[in-house]
Amino acid sequence: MDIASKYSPTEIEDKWYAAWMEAKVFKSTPDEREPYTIVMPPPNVTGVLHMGHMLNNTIQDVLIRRARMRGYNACWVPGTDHASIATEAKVVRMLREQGITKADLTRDEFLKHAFEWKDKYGGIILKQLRKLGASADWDRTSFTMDSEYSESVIQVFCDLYEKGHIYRANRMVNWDPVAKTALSDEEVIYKEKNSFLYHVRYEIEGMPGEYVTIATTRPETIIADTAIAIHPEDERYTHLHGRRAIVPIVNRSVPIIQDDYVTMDFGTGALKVTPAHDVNDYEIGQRHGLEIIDSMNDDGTISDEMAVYQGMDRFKVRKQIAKDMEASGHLVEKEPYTNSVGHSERTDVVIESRLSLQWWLNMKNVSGPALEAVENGDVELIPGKFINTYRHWMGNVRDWCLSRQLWWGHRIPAYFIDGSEEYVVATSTEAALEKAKEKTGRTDLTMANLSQEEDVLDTWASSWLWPISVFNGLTQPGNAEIEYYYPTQVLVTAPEILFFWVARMIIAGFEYRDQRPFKDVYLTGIVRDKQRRKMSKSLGNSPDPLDLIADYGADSVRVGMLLSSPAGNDLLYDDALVEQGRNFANKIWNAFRLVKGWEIVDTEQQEREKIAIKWMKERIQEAGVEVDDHFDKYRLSDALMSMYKLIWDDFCSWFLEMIKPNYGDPISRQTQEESLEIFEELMKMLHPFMPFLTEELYHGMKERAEGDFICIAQQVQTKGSEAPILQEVELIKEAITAVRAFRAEKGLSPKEAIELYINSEKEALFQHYESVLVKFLNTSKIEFAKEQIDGTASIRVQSHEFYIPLGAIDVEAEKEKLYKEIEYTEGFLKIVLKKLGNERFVNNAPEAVVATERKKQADAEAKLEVLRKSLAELG
RNA sequence: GGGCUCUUAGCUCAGUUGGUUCAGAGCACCUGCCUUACAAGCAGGGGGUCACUGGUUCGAGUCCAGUAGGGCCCACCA
Repeated sequence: MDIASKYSPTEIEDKWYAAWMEAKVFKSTPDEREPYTIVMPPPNVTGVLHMGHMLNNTIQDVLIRRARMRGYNACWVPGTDHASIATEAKVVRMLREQGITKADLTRDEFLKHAFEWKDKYGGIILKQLRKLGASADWDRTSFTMDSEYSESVIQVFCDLYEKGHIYRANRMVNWDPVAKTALSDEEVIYKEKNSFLYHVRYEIEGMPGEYVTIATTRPETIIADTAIAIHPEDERYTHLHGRRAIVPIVNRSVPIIQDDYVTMDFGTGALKVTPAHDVNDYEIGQRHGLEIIDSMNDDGTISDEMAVYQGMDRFKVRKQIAKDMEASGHLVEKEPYTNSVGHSERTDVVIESRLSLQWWLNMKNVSGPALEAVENGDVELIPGKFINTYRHWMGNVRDWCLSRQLWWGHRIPAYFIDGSEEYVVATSTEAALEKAKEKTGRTDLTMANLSQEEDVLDTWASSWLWPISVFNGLTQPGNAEIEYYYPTQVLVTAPEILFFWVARMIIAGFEYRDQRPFKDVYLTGIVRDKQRRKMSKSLGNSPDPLDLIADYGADSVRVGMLLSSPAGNDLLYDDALVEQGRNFANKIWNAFRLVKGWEIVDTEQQEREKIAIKWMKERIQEAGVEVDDHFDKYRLSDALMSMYKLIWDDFCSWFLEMIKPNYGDPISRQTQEESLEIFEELMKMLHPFMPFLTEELYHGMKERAEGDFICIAQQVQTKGSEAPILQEVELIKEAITAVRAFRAEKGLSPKEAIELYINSEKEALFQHYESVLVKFLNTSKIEFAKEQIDGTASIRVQSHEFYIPLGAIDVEAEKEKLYKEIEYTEGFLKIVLKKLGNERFVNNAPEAVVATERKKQADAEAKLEVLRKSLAELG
């Protein structure tokens, strides 16, 4: 047989993925088996695969493949999110490049462009996931703007409105002046920025030459000031009570008010109040009935209504007004200052607080069961530390701004009557008309009297239904699929969207199914580079996942990602990890070459072959339960590492070496067959991690029936093992290692045969494993002895001694070694004796602990005796 | 500012209820080997005051308090 000495993944991966698709092995339909369902967090429809997706989807694929091989009906539902603001921003940019501005288009024209874009680029990411080996049921691919999905989103909006949870209100919102839309609190990212604290003096009306000085980071909003606020108990300003001040530049007279919101020891203790442009100022304004002057347009430029700076950008105005006020003598000081400034998550532009009319969901009304579910473990967060964060957020949850001033998304199903502020909410225009007639008592109303709300819903107001709507659980309640697949098993996602998405899915789950949407939530870490920087396009520190797969193979990349990513911990990506994965793949590949390359002969099995097979089978039992345990706790890195060591160390380094015939010799048919069975079992255990390589080898081992794939083969449930052979072989391995170390130390070539004498109370045991010792140690003779033979060096393993003849022994060096060991053992014994001499220890510690200490004492004393005897023999 | 969390080998991390020689793993490193499965490999080896200080206990990497330094979340300071 001719097999290349290096594993080359590319063709093999394409071949098997195509075969799996052809055979529809990932397809799931409800049946009598227990379901294991995962809904894939839908990436943005126009997104491209990045390292975060790789980690996320690798984890999901490992879990789903394992479930599939353990008797579950595994169903992994893929799909994409319409991602309203992100996608709309992309489409706007694309149109601008074509010389088209959004403002010139009608809503319908814009949507036409958007859908064309979506059809062209949408879903690329899902195709990329196949390269990774993702075993999703692609026939189930969903999109949050599919017609039935959209129906469910509208249905839910109407229902929540009917229940009184949704309201429309004029409130301060986070405004994105580039996307020209409101954002939810969660979409605002605060960043530390170096700026200035401007100290500005306002003249007191009727007291020429008297000033009050305020401090602000946003001088451009001065033109919209409608008051100065001071603390009622601030003695510095008592003389200003009841006075008015003149706003610089615009010369407006505004009241000086007292409010205990003001912090006396910040800045100057006097605060300018701009109710239209700051949340806190707005609240002060409400308390004092202040005028609200909105000085800005929706794009962050100064409104034409204002007397100055019309049409100028807010940041230009900041510089200009500072200059102007310096010229007019109002600017007292410009102090460097660091503060945190809100930025739009999507466009990264500085957020403007702005008063506007939006749709809100009362979160307190609906979030109760979702908080409780996580508190009582009905929904389990992994790692558990996120429970605290979750509890804190849910306990202080604020109302959710649902509306976005965009076109790409689900249009809010509210209909205004005759252009007034009076409206009805309904799932269809027909239903809306009926409601409108009812509400107004006017039977003559027609569609022409109704105009639908222009705003669309926040993306998360559709994706929060994902686990339900991918099974049409809202539009067709009680259908077979939703009843079978829901609730799902586990959600794998990033902690950064715990509130955006996870919490809201739990809320929706209880509101609409009265059930959790998933049992477990596995929160992955963030993929960072070696310097712990987050991987990002702008830093250019993120490798292209597809290039990685092309260079190393998907299996290697999967292993690389999983090797260092315990749940909740960041993954510090390094090519070295993927190289380790590749090396592992190659190791397995070569083990396969070895086993398949032997010449076969029909002879009796040799003793060492029998031992090897028996031992390896027990090892698999033992390691299998360890792997199961890791999986139960979602410790995927540990599970993989257990497999890595089982294959590399136990299977390759010990098992294969034990059965390997001497060069040129054939192997017994039975041994080869049994080795292949063991190999196959290992490949099944490994398959969820390395699907392609294991599939290839599964078919390389023997002819398989059509439709027989390892990915749908069933793993044997391991039961653990405490067979004596495990401990016995451990002892033999220890002895072999000790002798090898001795040879290495003495510079003895492995080619040079040695004689070996064993002095042990367990002669029978060593006799039984003699063939193994011979195989590993290249011995010309093995005999038993009762005491050290002249002219030999001795090696101790536990209570057993091995003597190896040497031409010339360095007596002094041997003595030195013995001294050191005696010294160490004496020290050890001293500590043990001290413990045992302590009455309180003997009286208080559990018997078992005391017993082990006594055993330690006995062992150490026995060992010392042997060591001293050896020393004496050396003279 | 409030809450949570972390600090163990050069790096990334395990270490379950305090108790076996408990101080571990993988990688990296060092030494020797191109031994016909694999140099993407084999064999062997070195390496840690468990952040610091104190306490509880017969016994602390593990429990408690404080200190120092990271990280995360929330609120947000004009």
